[in-house]
Amino acid sequence: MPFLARPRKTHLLYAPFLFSLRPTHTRAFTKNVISITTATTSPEAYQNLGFLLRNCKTIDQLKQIHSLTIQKGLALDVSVYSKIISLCSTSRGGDMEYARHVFDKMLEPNVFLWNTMIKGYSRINCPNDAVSLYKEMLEKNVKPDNYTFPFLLKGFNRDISVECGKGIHGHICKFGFDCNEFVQHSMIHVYCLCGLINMARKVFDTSAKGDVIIWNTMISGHNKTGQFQESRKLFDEMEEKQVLPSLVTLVSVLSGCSELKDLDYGKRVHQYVKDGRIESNLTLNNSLINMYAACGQMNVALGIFCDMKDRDVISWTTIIKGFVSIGQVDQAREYFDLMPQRDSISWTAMIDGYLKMNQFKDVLLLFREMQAANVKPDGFTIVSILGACANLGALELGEWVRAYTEKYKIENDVYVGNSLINMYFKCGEVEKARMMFHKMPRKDKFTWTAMIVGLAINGHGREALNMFAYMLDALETPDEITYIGVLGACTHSGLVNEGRSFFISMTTKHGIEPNVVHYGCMVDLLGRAGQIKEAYKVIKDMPMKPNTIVWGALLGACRVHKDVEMAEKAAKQLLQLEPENGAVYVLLCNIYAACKKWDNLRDLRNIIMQRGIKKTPGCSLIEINGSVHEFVSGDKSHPQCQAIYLKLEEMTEDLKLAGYLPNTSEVFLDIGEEEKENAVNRHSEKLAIAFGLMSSSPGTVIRIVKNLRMCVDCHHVAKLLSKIYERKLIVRDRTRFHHFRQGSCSCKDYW
DNA sequence: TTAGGGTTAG
Repeated sequence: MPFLARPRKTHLLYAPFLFSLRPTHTRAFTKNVISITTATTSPEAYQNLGFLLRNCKTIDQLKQIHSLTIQKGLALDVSVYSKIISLCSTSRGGDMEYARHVFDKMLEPNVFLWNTMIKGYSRINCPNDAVSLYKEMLEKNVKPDNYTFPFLLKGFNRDISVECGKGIHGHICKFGFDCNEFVQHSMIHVYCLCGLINMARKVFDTSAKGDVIIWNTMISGHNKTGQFQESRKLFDEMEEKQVLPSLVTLVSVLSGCSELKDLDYGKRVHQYVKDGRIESNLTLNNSLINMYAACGQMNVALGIFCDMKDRDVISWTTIIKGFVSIGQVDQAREYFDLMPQRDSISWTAMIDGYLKMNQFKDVLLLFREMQAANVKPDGFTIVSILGACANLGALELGEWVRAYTEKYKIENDVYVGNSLINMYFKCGEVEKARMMFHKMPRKDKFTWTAMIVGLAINGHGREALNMFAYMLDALETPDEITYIGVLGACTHSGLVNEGRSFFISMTTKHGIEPNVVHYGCMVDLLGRAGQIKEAYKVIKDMPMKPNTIVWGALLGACRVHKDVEMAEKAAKQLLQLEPENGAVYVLLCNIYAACKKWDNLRDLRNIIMQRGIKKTPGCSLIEINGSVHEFVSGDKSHPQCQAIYLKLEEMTEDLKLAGYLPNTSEVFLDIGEEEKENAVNRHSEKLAIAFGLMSSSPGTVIRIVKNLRMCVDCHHVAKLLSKIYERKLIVRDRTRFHHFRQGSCSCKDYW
């Protein structure tokens, strides 16, 4: 600041400073500045200084006056220091370093100044500095007053609340401020921050509760910890005590209603607006839309949306989310296309809609549009995209997404990490999933569960169970889905006794009552191990009505172990639940064919024809150079169709040279043997393999995702091909992975 | 003190 070096030319150097003042102040300021520059330490100079300080509006003005007083050797009194410190601490462009500098020059700052400094640190979100200053204050025997604690606690974040919250509470009691309403309010805020909701509630319950803000804080605290019922109870209590809720109260309570999908209560809150007791604004209207949308009342939500004077991007996104939640993704898209502007949240809401409806290709298409629109994806978007990659088995794209998050420094939190683990497993990349897991700085229940499930479906049952043991060591609590993974690990590796004992311990050790899916796992476990009667007994004894998963598991076991009698029982039950389920007929046909029950097969085929039952077409996906190609059985729609069929012929020749005989035992069409061979030969996974072989360089892994179970013939062919062409083939079918290498499969032919 | 988005199975 050159003017400090040349004080005599003050009138010129101060020019920019003077221009920044409002016109009404200009004359007085000019006069006073000049009088300071000309006078010495006369009483008049001090008077002028007081005037200047009272009227200065910005930190810059203040600093200039301060430097001037130093120049002139004016001794400052406490009121001047106070003015400097409070302006630096509390104004918008404040300067805490400057405030601290001045503060440290003071011999015995009073409690007001300590408080002001603490308030300043809280305002700039430096709670650690505020706490050290508070400690310093105590060391210098300055007693805190009723302002100290609210100022101190206002700036607390979660970390420091956990670290010092309780200690500060002790001080509050010691200094006798535990009954001060403002202090109580701050305490509730801090306890809510660190999740100690019961402590917050204790403070709240002893407070006078006269002010609506304290109610709002408590309701918001309950919301943050997911205790929405408690929020509603408090709202009831407010009505009883005739405390008029504010707009904020209604927004918070509505948020709870949305979570609980409690339409009746939501309507009661809405009544406050309808009766004119609370005047609505944009936020409240958005909350109302969200509540009605969450409760599936899209017509009401749209009614409010249409009546609103102003709508923002949140209003639009809430409508989109509403349609997505009731599965009307096309309606959601209509509104999405109409939006005047979209941010990353709106894009993600729409992308997520496609993901929830299993429209994975639309997910990727919309993601490309999002990039073309120059909207930067964030962690939430990445999670959705990785979900689509996982479902499509699109490893290349998944890898690209990972590189993208690293390059653009998208927050790589536990959600993104979990999604990456899941994506790698669903693409059969076990090693990369493991690496991801070890790299994650924070792991949660979902991380462990993703590992257990992923290892299990990829055939590493033992490792999955070890992972479960580590999870318990890490004091992470398993949930019902973790146990589905654990039981699946036992099933896929044939660990029957372990499975039985886990089924018992999930209740005895973790209080998780098995649901219908867990019973399905047990039926699968026992059935695949050949204990079909025991499996049937599980179904008979289970406390709920068995569903299609349970009977389907039994039917699958009957196929593996060729148990016609039990298969018929299971199929009958399945068809009662889902008369149009083509897969059941197919499986039963497979079993009749495999057991050479030709009469039964013929009868069943007739029934299929009469009822017009359609089989779900087999469909295989393969990703080549970042594009996903889809094949159905006998597909001729691919642009490179001719070359694919040529490759298929070449493949068949090579297979026959290696001693391959087609296995048509699972073909139940009423056609000749040659046609059966033809049909088997055109299964979707064989077309995908042929395409993979011709489109990728030697030695690369071929990955395929199939919607149905692999047939015996395709499984056999894949094993042979892995040896003939020295290629690793990974096929993900409906329930598990097959890693084909050197002529054998990771499933040990047990699927 | 307030409104819109994400992870595990079948």
